[in-house]
Amino acid sequence: MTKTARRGTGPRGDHSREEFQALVAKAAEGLVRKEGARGLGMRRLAAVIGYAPNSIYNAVGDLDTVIMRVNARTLERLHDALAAAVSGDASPQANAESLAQAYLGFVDADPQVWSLVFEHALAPDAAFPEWYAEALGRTIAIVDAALAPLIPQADERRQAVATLWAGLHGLASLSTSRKLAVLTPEPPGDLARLLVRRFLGGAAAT
Amino acid sequence: MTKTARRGTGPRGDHSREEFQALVAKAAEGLVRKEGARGLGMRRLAAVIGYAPNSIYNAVGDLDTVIMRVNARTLERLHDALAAAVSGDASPQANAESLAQAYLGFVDADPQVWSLVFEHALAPDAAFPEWYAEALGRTIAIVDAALAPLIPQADERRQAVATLWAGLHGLASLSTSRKLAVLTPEPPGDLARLLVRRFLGGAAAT
DNA sequence: GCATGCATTGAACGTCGTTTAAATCCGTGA
DNA sequence: TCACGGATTTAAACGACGTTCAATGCATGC
Repeated sequence: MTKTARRGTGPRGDHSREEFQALVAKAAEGLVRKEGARGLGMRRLAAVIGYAPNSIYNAVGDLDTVIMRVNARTLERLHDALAAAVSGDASPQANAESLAQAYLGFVDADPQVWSLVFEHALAPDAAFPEWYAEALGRTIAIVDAALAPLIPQADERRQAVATLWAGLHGLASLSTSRKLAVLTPEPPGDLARLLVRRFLGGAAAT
Repeated sequence: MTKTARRGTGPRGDHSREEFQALVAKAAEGLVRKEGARGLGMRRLAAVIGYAPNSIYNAVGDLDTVIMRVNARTLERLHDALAAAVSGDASPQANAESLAQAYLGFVDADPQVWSLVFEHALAPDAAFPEWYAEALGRTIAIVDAALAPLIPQADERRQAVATLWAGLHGLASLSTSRKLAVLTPEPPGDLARLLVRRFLGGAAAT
């Protein structure tokens, strides 16, 4: 069988470019979920979806780009989880606590994929991706809206939201890396409630 | 020239094993400081100190172990920085704010090396290193002592310290990964002050 | 003087991310 | 109808990486 090898059969299947990108992102996400960030590699990923590595380079980009796509998906899913946690009827404080619990519940349900968001450091010379900032902003906007009745001034509210967000991020980060359990036996949800209550307790501050 | 190559010349120089370990850790730290975590590799590190890679394996261990050594050094340095920030004469609130500023100042002065501490995820099956938990605990103890006059009950204080620590960690983490600047233009130190003031404002809480 | 242990080395092994060049298909315009 | 250009895919090559292996010589104890 010295037949010429099958190479370059043109577009395989009937998927569009965006469908292929989604396929790559979902496969990469599953790989991280099952084996952690170290299990995500270009060749592994290509093997999982049944394509050659260069097809991923062609449709998506290098491994950093793939990781950013997965992270964008994660932010989208977090956005949906947070959006489902707020209620127009509840008080701002109750909504804030509910958001915190939803956040930590999301992290607890998918710690490996979530960890990828902050474990991955993008190259310092590379510009911060526009769509990434937007996805982050859309998620933050939910928190901002929930706190609007409590802190009417936009500047002050933006600072409070950023600080609270960072606090939740810290709790989630230390929790997934097992550094929080070293400090205290309470689950991160309890500490998040403590954080929100104390932070929002005296609402008016400089 | 078919002379036998120079191989295995025995202990080179007059350094002890621990001195060599320190040499490796310092070189690795410098490499991370200059080029980030991605710049730290076994072969690069060996080339920097002028040895073959296997000498590092012999004296220290694999790359994960080297990274943990660097992180231990970082925690020690952070401990010293925090210890210098508290004053027996100042109020607990003032000490807490001073600690927060010292923490963020430390991170800002050495972001790449500090980032290595939380960017590096240890293998999930590996046990949490004893000495690592101890180094973390020793650093946390400074915060705990500073807050002791404000929150006398130990359990409640432990929770508060862990939550505040996580909040600072979150601010520093988002700041070094440029995700905080997307949310708000204030420097992380301002948000840390906001966090500490709001969190410690109403000291008695459940 | 000799054997044993240890630090050290170059080379090898397998894997990785990425690039290159070739091969094939598809849409389009003449 | 057919040629052609672009898009898609593939295998192979490239360089670098972490790690291991086998060899080698120095230092030390007997």
